[in-house]
Amino acid sequence: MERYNFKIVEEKWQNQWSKSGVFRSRVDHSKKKFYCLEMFPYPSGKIHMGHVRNYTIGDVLSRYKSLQGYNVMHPMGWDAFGMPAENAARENNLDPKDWTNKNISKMKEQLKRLGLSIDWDREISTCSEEYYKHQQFFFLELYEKGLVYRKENYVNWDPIDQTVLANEQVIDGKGWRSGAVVERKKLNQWFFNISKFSQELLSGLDDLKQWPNKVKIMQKNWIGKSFGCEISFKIEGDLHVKEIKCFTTRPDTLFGFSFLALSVDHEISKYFLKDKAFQKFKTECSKTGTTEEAIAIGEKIGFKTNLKAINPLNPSQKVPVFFANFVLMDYGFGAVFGCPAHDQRDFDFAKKYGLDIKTVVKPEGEKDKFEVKDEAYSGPGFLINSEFLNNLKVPEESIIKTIDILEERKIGKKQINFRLKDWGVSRQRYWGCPIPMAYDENGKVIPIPKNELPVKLPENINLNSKGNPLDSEKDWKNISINGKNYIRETDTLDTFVCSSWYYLRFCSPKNSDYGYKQDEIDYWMPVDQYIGGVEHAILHLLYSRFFTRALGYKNKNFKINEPFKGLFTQGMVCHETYKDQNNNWLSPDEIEYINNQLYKKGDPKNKVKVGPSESMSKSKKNVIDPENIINSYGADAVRLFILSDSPPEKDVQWSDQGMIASYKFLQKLWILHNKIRINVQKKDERKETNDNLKKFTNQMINKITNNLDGFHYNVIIANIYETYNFLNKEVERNIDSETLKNCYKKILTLFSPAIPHFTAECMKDLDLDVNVKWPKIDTNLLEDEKIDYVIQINGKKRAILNENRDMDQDTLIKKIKSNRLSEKYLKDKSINKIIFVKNRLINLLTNE
RNA sequence: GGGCGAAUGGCGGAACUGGUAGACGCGUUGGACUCAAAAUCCAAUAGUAGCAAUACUGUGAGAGUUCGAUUCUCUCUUUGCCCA
Repeated sequence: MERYNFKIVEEKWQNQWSKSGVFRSRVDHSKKKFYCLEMFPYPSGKIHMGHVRNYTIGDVLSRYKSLQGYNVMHPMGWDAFGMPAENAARENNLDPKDWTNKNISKMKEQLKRLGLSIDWDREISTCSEEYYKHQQFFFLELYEKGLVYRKENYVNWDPIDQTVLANEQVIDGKGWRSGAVVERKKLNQWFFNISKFSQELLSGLDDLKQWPNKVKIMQKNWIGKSFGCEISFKIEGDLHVKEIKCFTTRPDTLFGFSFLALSVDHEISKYFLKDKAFQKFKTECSKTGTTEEAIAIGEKIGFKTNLKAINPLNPSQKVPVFFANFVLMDYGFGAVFGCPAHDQRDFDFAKKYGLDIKTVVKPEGEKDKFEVKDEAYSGPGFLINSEFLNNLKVPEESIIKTIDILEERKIGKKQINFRLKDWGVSRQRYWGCPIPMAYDENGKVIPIPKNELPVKLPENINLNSKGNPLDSEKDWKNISINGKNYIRETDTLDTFVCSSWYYLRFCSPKNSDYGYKQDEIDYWMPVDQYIGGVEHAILHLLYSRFFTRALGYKNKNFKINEPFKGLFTQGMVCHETYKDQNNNWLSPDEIEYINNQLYKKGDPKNKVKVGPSESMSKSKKNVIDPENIINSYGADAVRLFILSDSPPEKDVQWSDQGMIASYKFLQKLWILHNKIRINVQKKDERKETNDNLKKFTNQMINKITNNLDGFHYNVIIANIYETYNFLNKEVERNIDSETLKNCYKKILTLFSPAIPHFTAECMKDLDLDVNVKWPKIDTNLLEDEKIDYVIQINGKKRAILNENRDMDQDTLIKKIKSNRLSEKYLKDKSINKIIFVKNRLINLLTNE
């Protein structure tokens, strides 16, 4: 017998699958469809272990669903626009397109070597004209529907990348890629009106039964619906300002009012433009980022005006009006009322500027004289010091009651506010989808006529110019439409736009006149199972949900609301981190063991410090290259390992020993296969039927099917090992060849989603029909006729009796009494109570 | 600060709607094979006591519900993620 040669076997089957086109998918109304999608990769040049895990999980599912008879679509493509290509191209003097396409072909080779059941005929790349042409078309359609607009807005400006960042791309006040401290800057930007769908996007979450709860909660918080009230404050002072509106979720604390805070961009700031002190203050404010986090952490500073605001519920009270850095123009009306006693931010501000702190809520059980001292109290309780509002329960009664009164007196009105803001999609970069717009000499916007699409990216451009390279492309920028001169929009679209509709494009990847074909998306959509990293829980998924709705807006033919019916978020692949004595990161192949101590390779004095296991990342060098691993152990072994060690939704630790164990297991399985083949072929000698094997196989079908359905893929690998252990013993016994062959065929089918090359080879070796179906469970065989009954005495397990199924209580007790158990535990005792669970256990409670 | 999770042997992890805790893998130990090693195979492997049968303890800590709790409830500790 030859050793199992994965190199030959895997290459052979990959070629065969590719030639026969088994993974090609077609619309077929006679079959139930299953659309399995994994988040498509960015073509960085190499696949990493995260991809291996993501795509293995998706592949197991796709293959399982195919075997169950579904018409499976399992496509793959490339999220191909974005900064890295532009940076790499600039550094190495290349064309971003060439760099990207080269990476794509390399990564495609690597993915193919994993043996994924992908329909490569549907491959798409977002940087191809064939793709972005339709995206520009959609952009114009959304523009026509009024879902796209342009406005001047403060943005997070990354001074190194010279581009605008979305709030979520700012981490700890720094750019997510460059690490530069983010500045505030005012720019004209294109926006998608995602906030128009705030309520729908929120309510839609309830229908997503197959989404992880945590993702739904994250989205819910992100959308941030709050219920509150709009209040008008009368203003006194020497300016022509009579009234300021503000939004609050806590109108019930109005009697604790002690200042009014305005955004520096509030419309009344126009009266202060000549004030140097105000200008200085405004510059100071622009140094704080625009994220909620930056504002929360940063110091709260204010600029006091001479204005006074009048408390609408208590007109004798007049409080100062400030400009403050923690108030943003796009929240509410750019104005908030401050109640220091019950909001920590207001509290800090009041302390700093010596403002009143009046307690108006007391916690339950406190006296009416309760006073807030060292920190604000924002919990529940009862209103105090609030005249006619006193004793209302906070927050259940107090807020609604106050709003009622405000409405009655025409001072305020009920309002719902969302935290979700419109999506700024302009990026000052070259390598993205051009925005199909232009401006005339007066700056008036005109859409590029649809028949002139695509607006192609210019080629051979100078990437070394400062800011957006497209700005310096005069020939490309200056255009004429109907004989009139225009200047093109030079911003390109955020790459999140590309990934917001790619799942539709997969349904009709070659359709040239529109982004999708109606009948094809009607068949394939929604995606039945979407699989990817939890890091996209908010943005990508929310944007996709929005885009689907935006396409369906004012479009009766478009029937989909939610693009992803099922969502699965897989964990990361982690590895220990290593540092040498000089605190330089070391990669796993730069270290070696000498006498159980870790040293830097070739440097026996340099002891290695082992750090915690973290997500594999280039910066920490704790990366294992999948290509090397596939070369050494083969795709099936890698798949087996990456599935085996942790539940797919949790992080998994890379382990060399675990990897080797998976490899060795396949070798053992091959030896077993050969034993089985010999037994199957010796048709004459083995006559005895073997119920053990039949029963075991049947139970395994049940287990593996359930575990697949529940995404417990690590348990499936354990089931595979269990099956091996059983078969390896059982094959030594007499099994008639027919039973063996039938059971083994089923077992190989059960194994095949995880280790497809190996099982295909085994089936071929036994001349089994390749067109197998997922085996059915024989419920008659599922239940053993003998059961292990747990015998408890006073709640403690004392024995296990293997007896017939469906035994009644009395018979079981008779058995116990005839057993030596009785002598030991029941002698001289009377049984007071019996708990009997059929086919499971009996618990005898005695006096004592 | 708020929200959502998690905590089980030396390690990763199993355990169906409350019913045999530790499946499966790694590691470790002992043995076989070998001149020897690697590889492979066999066996043991939660802790404590015991030659052993066995007994007791044990799923982060403490309480509660129950005949029975890893599973349900409450409090606490540690920890992860998201938001602030």
